[in-house]
Amino acid sequence: MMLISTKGRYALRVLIDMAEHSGNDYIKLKDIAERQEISEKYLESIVKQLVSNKILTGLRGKGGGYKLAKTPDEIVVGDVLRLMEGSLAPVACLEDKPCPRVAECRTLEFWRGLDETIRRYADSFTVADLMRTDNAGFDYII
Amino acid sequence: MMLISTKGRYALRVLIDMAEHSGNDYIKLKDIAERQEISEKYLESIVKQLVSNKILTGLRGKGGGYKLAKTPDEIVVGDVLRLMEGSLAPVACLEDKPCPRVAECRTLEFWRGLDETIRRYADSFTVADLMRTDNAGFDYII
DNA sequence: TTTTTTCCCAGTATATCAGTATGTTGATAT
DNA sequence: ATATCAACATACTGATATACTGGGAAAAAA
Repeated sequence: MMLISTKGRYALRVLIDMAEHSGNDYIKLKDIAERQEISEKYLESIVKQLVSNKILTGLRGKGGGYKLAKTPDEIVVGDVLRLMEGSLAPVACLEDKPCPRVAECRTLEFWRGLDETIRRYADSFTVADLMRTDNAGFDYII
Repeated sequence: MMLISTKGRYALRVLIDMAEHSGNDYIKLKDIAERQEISEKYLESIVKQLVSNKILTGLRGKGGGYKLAKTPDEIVVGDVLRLMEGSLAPVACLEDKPCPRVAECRTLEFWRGLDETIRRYADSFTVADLMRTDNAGFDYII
């Protein structure tokens, strides 16, 4: 199993791409799709969620496209991933299925800790951090 | 998506159950299945992998069952989860698909850091740690 | 040799992922 | 007005994985 699907990964790549190519103009999805080598049609479904969650704004027609609704340093990676994946919970028993064995469960605290660890890591980066090319700043928490 | 499926979760519960009920005898899967309220048939497939990886030993026939092949403090949770899940990699591009955009990828280091964070957490616990009932010791790394 | 319990192989329903296809709405330029 | 451009909307599809179930064979003990 995998925690993060293409939706989350592509969403981040789109946001970074837009941040790197941001002027005053709207950016066409077609251009992003070409640069990132991702199907434009598939990106539509991803970008749609980013728009409805006020991370991007869209404009139709000629000269239209998408624009960041926030500055890159205001976009928290954890927020983007939770939005795209629905949740970053590493196990089902932390969300959809509150299992009935909670009282006797020896593993629950372990999962809570894992969840918290992931959350802290993902929330400690913004899109601005990901734009860095020198690969510094990614020292995970010791 | 979810990082850990029932295979990983059930495997841990089986190991903790066995550690808590361990004497000199082999423990029947039927008993574990009843205590844990998990289908015995499904547990078979899980336990099979634990046996072939020397975490458990099995014995057939009357008086048979399963036994821990190591002491609980020798069984690292991360090892069990990696075994059952195949991998704990949070994204596909860290394993099956070494993506061709590595050189230009702005997100790769972020994923590496997440992977490492998860690995460190999971490897910092043993089955013996999970047996504790006081819920202490699960302070995730600050 | 019968019972017990692990071991082995195969199949199945459901869901999710990753993507495609077809069209509609709205903004701008001519 | 109307043609064009690009976002927006809906529906569908193939592949894969999860979470099981079922039937039986092998081995160990009574």
